Amino acid sequence: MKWLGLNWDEGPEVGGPYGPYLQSQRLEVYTDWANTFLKNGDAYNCYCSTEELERRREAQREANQAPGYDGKCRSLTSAEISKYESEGRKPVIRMRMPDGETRFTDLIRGEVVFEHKFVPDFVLMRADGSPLYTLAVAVDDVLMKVTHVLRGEDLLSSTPRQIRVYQAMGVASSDFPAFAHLPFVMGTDNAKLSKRNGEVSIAWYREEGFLPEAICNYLALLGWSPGDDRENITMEELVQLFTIERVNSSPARFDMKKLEAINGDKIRALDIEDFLKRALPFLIEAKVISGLAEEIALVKKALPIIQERIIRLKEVIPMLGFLFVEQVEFDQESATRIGEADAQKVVGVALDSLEPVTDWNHTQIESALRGSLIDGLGLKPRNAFGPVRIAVTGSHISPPLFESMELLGRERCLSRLKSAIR
RNA sequence: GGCCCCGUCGUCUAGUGGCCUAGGACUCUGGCUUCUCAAGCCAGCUACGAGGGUUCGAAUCCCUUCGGGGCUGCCA
Repeated sequence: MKWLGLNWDEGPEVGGPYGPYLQSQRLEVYTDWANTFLKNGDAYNCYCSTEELERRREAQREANQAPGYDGKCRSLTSAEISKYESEGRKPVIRMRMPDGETRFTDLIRGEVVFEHKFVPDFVLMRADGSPLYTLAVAVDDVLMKVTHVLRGEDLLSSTPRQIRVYQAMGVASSDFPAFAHLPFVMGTDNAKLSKRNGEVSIAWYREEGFLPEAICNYLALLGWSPGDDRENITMEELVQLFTIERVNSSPARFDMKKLEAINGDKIRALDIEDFLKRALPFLIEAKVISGLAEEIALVKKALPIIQERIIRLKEVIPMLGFLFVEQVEFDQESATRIGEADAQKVVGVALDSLEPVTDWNHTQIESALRGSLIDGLGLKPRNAFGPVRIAVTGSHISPPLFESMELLGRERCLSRLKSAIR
């Protein structure tokens, strides 16, 4: 979250007036409230064993009834209780759902109603005395004065239980937090995005070279839109423009292509200093450079010519690699091409025309090559510069040739042309 | 099974009764430009799940239906 630029202004690490913020440090609070509910009759001890519950649920299913706690222990006599106790049973604390219904307004779905006959009594405390999520979140909401509960739509149906706890705590409905249940982000195969489905580890995105602001921008657009046609949105604008009300209620599908498009846009929008700062770790990590000042200076000069050519930061590695190797290695296709007779001839002529060039800049290089290859040999630019590109950069795909040659330097260019000739 | 949520181009979306013969973006296809690859520019393909209503008029309101998803735990 920090890497994404997402911060919280209250909670673990930063503190705040309603701590402690770690659930493990609040166990006593939950226990106290559970006991209060017990005392007030909002909750009761349930002695049913897991096996018994399982059996009854199964029976309900077979009878085609809604499975759920049947309320067996709702009103136990003291005789029954002591019987269970003498058997050594440890009770869980279960919340009593009264008759009626729970009605609330979800900020993005509107009014939602749940009839309580479909909301069985639920467990607040395990037999070992540890609290359940349902208890803990609700208690924390109230005690920490939470104003908005924004979460995945899978929690929608647990909201009545949460509200039940608020009520048992004596909170007026006007003081309940506002609820908004966000739609899921699905993978391309129509299943909820998860560990087994798609690249969900945020570390993967960082290693690939996605910019945090690009990810935030893209994610914001999944299920939300500013209302007009703008899509390239900065973090600041996002904070400014975002409203829960404009969040869509339907699930969205994750689209890597769109993320890449946005990432490319964000990369192109970087100023060189910033671009350099972000690209360097990739080059160092890949051992393209070791981090020397002169290497960094060369990278900085090279960045402008590759900025609009990469989608992910990681691509600076193959793009700039040719600048930092003693000798280029040809990939298969390039090796084949450079070996052809025509190509060999081109390289030879190029070398001859380049040798007299002493003022080694891309303008001079270009005019020398155009003079010898285009005018001299009558070649099409494509056929003329292709072999030179391969000889110099090692690949038929590279940054702009003349600029690349300028950056590489005269000596290295000439020697690479020489060694390309068989 | 029951309850709940959701349903506009392939994808993300705009759209809240007439401005919609449905707009934008990404993808895809074709073209221009061009030293490769990109970027940029232009053009094109493609959508209101279906069926009924309501209305002078519906993507927008109502009903039904189909489809997708979630929940149905001493998980969160």
